[in-house]
Parts: sequence; structure tokens; C-alpha cells
Amino acid sequence: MHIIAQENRLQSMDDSLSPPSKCSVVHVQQPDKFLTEQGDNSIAQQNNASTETTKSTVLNDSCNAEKDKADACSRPVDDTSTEPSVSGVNSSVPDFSILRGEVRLDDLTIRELQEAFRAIFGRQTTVKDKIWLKRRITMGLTNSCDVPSSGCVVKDYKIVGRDSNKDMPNTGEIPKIGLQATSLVRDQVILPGNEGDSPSSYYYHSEDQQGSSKRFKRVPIHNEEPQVILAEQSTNKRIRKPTKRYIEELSDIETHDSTGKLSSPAKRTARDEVLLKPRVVHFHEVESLGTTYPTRKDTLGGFSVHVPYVSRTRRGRPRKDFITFVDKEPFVEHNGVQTANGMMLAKECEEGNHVRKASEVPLTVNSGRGHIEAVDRKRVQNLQPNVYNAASKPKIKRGLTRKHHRAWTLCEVMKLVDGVARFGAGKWSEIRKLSFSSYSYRTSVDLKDKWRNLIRATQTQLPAQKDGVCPRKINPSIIPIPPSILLRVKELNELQSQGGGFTAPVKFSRQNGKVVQEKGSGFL
DNA sequence: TTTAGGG
DNA sequence: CCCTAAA
Repeated sequence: MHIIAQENRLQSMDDSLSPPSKCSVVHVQQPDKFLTEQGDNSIAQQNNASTETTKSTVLNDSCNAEKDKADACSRPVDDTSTEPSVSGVNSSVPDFSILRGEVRLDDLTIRELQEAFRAIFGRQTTVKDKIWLKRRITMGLTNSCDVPSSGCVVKDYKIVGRDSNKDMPNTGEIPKIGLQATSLVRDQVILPGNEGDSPSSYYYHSEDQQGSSKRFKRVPIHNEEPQVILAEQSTNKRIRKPTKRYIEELSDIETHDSTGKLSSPAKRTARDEVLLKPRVVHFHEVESLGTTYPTRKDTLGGFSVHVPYVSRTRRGRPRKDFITFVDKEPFVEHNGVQTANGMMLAKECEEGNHVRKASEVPLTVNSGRGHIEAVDRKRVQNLQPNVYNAASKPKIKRGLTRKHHRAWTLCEVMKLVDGVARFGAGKWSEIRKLSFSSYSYRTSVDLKDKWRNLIRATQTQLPAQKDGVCPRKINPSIIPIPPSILLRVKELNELQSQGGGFTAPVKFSRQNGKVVQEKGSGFL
């Protein structure tokens, strides 16, 4: 475990060494300054990490050793002896001079290329393919995918010249402005197909962060360094049949004419491309047909692809003012109030929402009852077909009733956690009855969803905080859940998932059945 | 109706 | 949050 944490820290340090992948500035002038800046950053990070480590391992015997390791790790990056020997290399000094000044990649040996690769990406590579190495190095230095694999000269992180005069036929469409990194983040980019690249070799721009994003697990990368795709998720979840909607969508694509609107020739072409080339749809291909089509992600044959978005009529209940809503802009939602409500913390926690309800839940005539939601939904569903026939505008995708979004207050979260502790995860209706009786707008499904989100937060936020690395952009309007609560969630989750799902009357003796405030439980 | 799980 | 299958 220590080793893992250590490696994570090292990884973060390495990340800070390589040019930031989303940085839109090409460093031209002062590569040295660039390096030292990065070094300083990572020093700061390391210090954070080390203090964090000492805090979190107070109970650990190997505390000192850990601290030493952390300290060793916090030495300046310029000190070349700190190069981590993660992959067990004997010559542990990466040659940063390769990164400076003018380098003619063609003149380098494979070993030098590997060295440069390591200096850039912070990891060792065993690839001996000179072309691949050159391309990767160039991409790393220039922060661009649009690089040839040979004959290029890199200077100050830019391609300054290509001594071979072969021009690249296919890259004309890709804008080569310095800011392209941001615009290409989501696109698959076809590399200039020289040196025997198969036409179907794609490179995901975010390849180096690929491990962190679950969605891109199976992007086929032909000329990528061989790596193991980890297939985890070994939980025994209950298997689900494909939903009706999914089947419908699928047949929609296959039989081309379930909605007459969709059979415009251009769109059909786009769709055919999907069928013919089910692996990846290049966004530009779709665009080049003259019109831009929104695409959505789907999986075909196990591969993640973009398919044209098929607008479909919604089966849920329409909003109350549906008819009038059609006439207006369908995208206007009354947002003003809810964000303000989201900011409200646990102040009015005790009395539930009786005050707010009148204005915010227009559909509920009878207040504070459990079955409102189901009854109401059923009623409107019966009403629905007429409405849609009358409107006959299936274009509207939004503007349909959603339950008013209500941010979960800290108090609610704590009640939920407590309820789970008492009744067990899965007893949502009981929890709702007993702990959420005053919150008529929280259904048992809501509780379940929230609990699931809490668990996810546990898995993403907590480890990240231990590493001292901020996981994502912090949205200041979202109030983070205190780590103490997350810890409790984690405990409860582990406890109940291990305990054979049995409720195992929890031995966290709540003093009086009330919520224990802010007390990240003693151990751990 | 409730729960689980995908979206 | 929504939707739907299963229990």
C-alpha cells in the first residue's frame, strides 16, 4: 500500500515534468524557465504529500521509513538523482539536455530516443521502433498530434523544420494553430499515415491520462506501446437485459426508417459509415458532409464509437405547462432559484422543506405524502400520448418535466448515512419512512441514487485527497462532502458488502439514534 | 411496490 | 434524476 501511494506520488511528479497536455501555450522562449517552474510546482506537491503522509500514518510502525521515502521524494527535481527507478533501470539519469535546444531526431540512436522518451514522459519504454519513438517524442515536445514520424527537427518544443519534403496529404483539414490541443482533446485524430500505419490506427489525444478515464478503456491504438488493458469490475452485479429503448435505438439504426425524418441522404451516409466502420467515427468525416451532426457515444461490437444522435420522443411525463412550453424556447429552464437553494446548507435541516414546498413543487397538490410521486407519474403518463400527437414535434428533447433538482444538503446526507448504518444499504423505503419522513421530495430511489453517488465519491475523492492532488476542477458552487462523512460511507459500504449483504446490526452505537456530528470514526 | 442498475 | 427490469 505504501508502495502504491509512493508510486502515485512519483507519477504525479512525473506528470508535472512532462509538458501539460492541455496547455494551450507553446513554450518558445525559455525552456529552462519552464523546467524550473515545473520543478517548483512538484516540490510544493511533494511537500504536501509528505506532510499528508506523516499525518495519515501516525499509527503505522513504518512511519519513519515512509517519511524518509517521502522526503527523498521531495528533493528538487533538478537534482537528477531523484529520478525514480520505478521500472528498475540502472542508468537512472535522464538526459534533459535532449529536451533543450535543437534536436534532430533522425540523428539519434534508439537508445537516445528512449532516453528522450523517458525524459519527456517520465517512464521507461522498451519500444525499439525508432519511428514510434520519434513520433511520440515529437508529440510530447510539441503538444501536438500532428507530427510526422521522421525528418523533423524539434527546437524549443516546436517543430521548426522538416528536412524531408514529403508533405502530408491528410492533415490539411486539421488546423495547426498552437491552440489545437484543446480543440482536439475529444477527437480521434488520424495520424499521417506514412510508414505503414494501417488506416485504422487512431490515437487518442488524451492517451496519457487514459488510465484515469473509464470510458476510453478500449480505444484501439495500433501503434501504441503494448500495454495491458485492465479489466476489473469483478463485482457480481446483477445482469440486466437490454432495455426496450436500447433495442429500439438499435433497430432504429439498422432499419433506417423507423422515423421518417431521419432518412435524409446525408444523414444516412453518416449512419452507414457507422455501420461499415463500427470502430471509430472520425468526427471530421461527419462534418465534411456539409452539415454538422451531433453524435453520441455508443458501443458497437464492444468498441466505443460515436454515432449520430437520434432524437427520440420521450416517454417520461411531459411537463405541466408543456403546450405553452413548446412555443417558447425549449431550453429555458428556471434556474435561478435552485442554485440558491443548493447553497443552503443544513440550516433548515430539522423542519424539512415545508416552507419551500409550496412554490417549488407545483405538481403536488396533496402535500407530504409518500405516494405522490408514483400516482402523479402514472396519471401524466396516461395523458402523454395525446399530448405528443397534438404536438407532433418530436424534436423537443428537453423542456420535459424533470423533478426539480434539489441539491442534497449536508444534513440530508448525514441522515442518509445514518439510516444506512441503522437499516443497511438497500432498505431504502425504510430509511425514507423513518429518516426522511419530513422530506417528501426524497423518494427511496433518490436515497439509493445518493448513496451510490456517495460511494463513488468515496472511491474517487478520498484516494485523491490522500495523494494531495486535486482530482478535478473544483466547482466552487458545489459544497464538498466532508471527508469524515465520506469515510463513514466507505466504512459502511465495505462493512455491508463484505458482510454478505447482511444488515449486521451495526455496532456503531449511536448515542441516541441521532446523527453523530462530524466525527470521522476513530480508526483508520 | 420496491430495489438494482444503466443512462 | 430518469427509466426500466426484476423481484
